[in-house]
Amino acid sequence: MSVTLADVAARAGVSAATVSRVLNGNYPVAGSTRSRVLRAVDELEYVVNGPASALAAATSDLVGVLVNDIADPFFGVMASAIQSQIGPDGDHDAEAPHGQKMAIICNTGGSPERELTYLTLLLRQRAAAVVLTGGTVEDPEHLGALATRLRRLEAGGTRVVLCGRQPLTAAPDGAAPGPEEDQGPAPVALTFDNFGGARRLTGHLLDLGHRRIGYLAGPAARTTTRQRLDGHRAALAAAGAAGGEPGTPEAERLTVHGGYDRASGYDGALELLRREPGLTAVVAANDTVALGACAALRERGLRIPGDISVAGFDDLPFAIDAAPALTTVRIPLHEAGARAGRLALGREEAPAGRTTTLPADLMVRASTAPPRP
Amino acid sequence: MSVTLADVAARAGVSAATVSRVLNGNYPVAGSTRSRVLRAVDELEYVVNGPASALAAATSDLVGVLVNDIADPFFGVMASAIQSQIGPDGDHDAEAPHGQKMAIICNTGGSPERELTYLTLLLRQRAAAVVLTGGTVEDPEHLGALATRLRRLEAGGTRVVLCGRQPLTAAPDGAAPGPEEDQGPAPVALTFDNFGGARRLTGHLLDLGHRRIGYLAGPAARTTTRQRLDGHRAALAAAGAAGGEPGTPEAERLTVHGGYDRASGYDGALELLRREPGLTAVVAANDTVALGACAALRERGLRIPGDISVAGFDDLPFAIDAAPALTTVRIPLHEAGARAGRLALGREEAPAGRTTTLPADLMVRASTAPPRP
DNA sequence: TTGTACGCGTTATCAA
DNA sequence: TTGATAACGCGTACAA
Repeated sequence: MSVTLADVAARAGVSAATVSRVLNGNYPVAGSTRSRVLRAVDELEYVVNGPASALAAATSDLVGVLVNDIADPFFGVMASAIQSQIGPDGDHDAEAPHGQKMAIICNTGGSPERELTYLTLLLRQRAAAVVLTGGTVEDPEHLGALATRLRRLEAGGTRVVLCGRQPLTAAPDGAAPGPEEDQGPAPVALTFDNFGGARRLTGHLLDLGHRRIGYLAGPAARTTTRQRLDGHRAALAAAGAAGGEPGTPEAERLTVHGGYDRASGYDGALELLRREPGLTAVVAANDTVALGACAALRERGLRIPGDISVAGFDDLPFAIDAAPALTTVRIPLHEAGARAGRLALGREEAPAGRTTTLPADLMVRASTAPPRP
Repeated sequence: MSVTLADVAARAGVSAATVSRVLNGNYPVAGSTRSRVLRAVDELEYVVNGPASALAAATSDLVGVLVNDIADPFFGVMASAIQSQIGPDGDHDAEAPHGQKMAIICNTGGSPERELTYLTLLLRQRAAAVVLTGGTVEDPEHLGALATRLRRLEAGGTRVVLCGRQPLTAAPDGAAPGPEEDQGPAPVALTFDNFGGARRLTGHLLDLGHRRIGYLAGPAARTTTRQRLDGHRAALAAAGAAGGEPGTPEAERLTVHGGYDRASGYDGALELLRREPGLTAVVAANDTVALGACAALRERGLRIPGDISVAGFDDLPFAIDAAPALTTVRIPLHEAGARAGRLALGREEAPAGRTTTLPADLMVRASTAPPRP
């Protein structure tokens, strides 16, 4: 049905092996035969059969990217950055016909099962690399299953990169997940300083004079959620403010868990207000939640930041255009994605210790101000 | 290195062919052997070799999705919806081990060359389907090359779906693009009523009493840009307002072309103000551009909508949280993506005429109001 | 520098 | 209902 290597070889008067060598550029080929082959390729409009070459070479041109939801700009920006490094015109030499990788984007919806399912699917595709983005569930059982899958992928030659996620060995209970077999080197990880960023953000509110601060946390038992919440409480504890001691009724009362979506922010803000009418500030798990909270507070007749301050996290593109411009913490999503992409291709050296933490910078804007006297 | 079909067959005491049949479920297999095979699969942790089966079956489990930029929520939302239909747990029967498709997301950056490059790459992968999202350049040469590539994909059994894009035969000059060969059926297309939406939006401003309305258009020569601009001007012309006649100096003066990004909105708004200080309203090509415009206008000391009205297009999630909430036109991005995904899998019947136009509804919010008397 | 020959792991055809 | 067996198209030792 379609043109094959053999057809090109016949047309160019060489063997199929030679055509393959020209196309892959891995072996020396005489200049004259090379151009003859390329002309034949052009004339026949030959297109390599990806599956066939993947089968023979035991590796494909596909890079898996796991995200919670590609519609969420947090992941969209990272995925875009990853893609910019692995796809055509990443910034390699122009028109190299070989080594054009493509990204398979996998929406896990934050579900551990789906995460595992997708990793199996990527194993099946003999993916060249896999990038796991964002935080994950802290369930030891899941972490164990995850580690097993990743080890298997790496055993098959798939590079694994964690982008915005802790290395698997850093389980909350300090124990290495999974059985204590020889696990080889841990996957390289790029993490965000969620703890530090959250601590500085809440510190900023404390500096402004706030003392009754509500927190809209993300889904419980997820790394990102916990790190941000821990940072928040560390700042409170250091200042001796309410809610700084985990486990105390006061801490529980000022914390509402929800999703990372706008509706959770809306509902959560109302709940916080019900629990503590004297609230002067609300810190949200991310920008999207913060905007939902703003909407709820405004509907309650509260002005931001006049009556109540609100802060987000991530500094997504829309944060600056919110009403008022959102005080938040900037995460280098693009840089992280780009580095993850290069690491996935082996085009960048893994950092010492195989883990790097990227900074999280406080962005003070207009949604925070001193509390009313 | 890894477990193969033959290994499973040996363990289960059957032939490789039988194992294949069990796994694909296409042929009748006795219940007892079936369970024996499945047990062997489990025990050996067998994972199908995707490339091998793609080679043998001459089609892969991959679906290509072309987007301008996955970091832009316009495309992120569509991609997410497409993905929800083709990936695991789309909404098929749970745990079907076969037919798990995966999406390859291709960032074209709006570049025609990259679009073609990616289509070639997808041809190489023997993709099961390809979804092209968003508008495209209206250059006849590009359209011709595009049509050729798509025809070739379809000839190879790849389903092609256009999502948010006109069918290729509807070239602006009315001529069918490409040579007049037998082109088979045109790809199925889902389009947005950009023209009608834009007409209603500008009509809304006219109804409010605005007469000097500036327009921040997207990149020239792109379908989406032109349709929205045409709709805008049609409304103006119908009302006898300034700038309604294309080609007139007045129309040119009140239109600024830029990108679909925030910076273009910022710069464009300032330029419009320079050209026409008496402006009472600005209509932007999309929500992102509108937010950039808002920022610029506010910095100029203008209040929205008190001093000047601003409107966007698309109704992306953040539009409602803008300052003030943005009047815009809602495009059913999610629905379009979901339908495109089902069409790509052949799980939904193609519409009569192979093209459907989805509605674009006016969303009046707080960023538009009557002009100052 | 080039050609030969075999293997990669599945699917599909044809018998049984 | 199941089993041989021949493709599928390319990469790569090995030989020349």
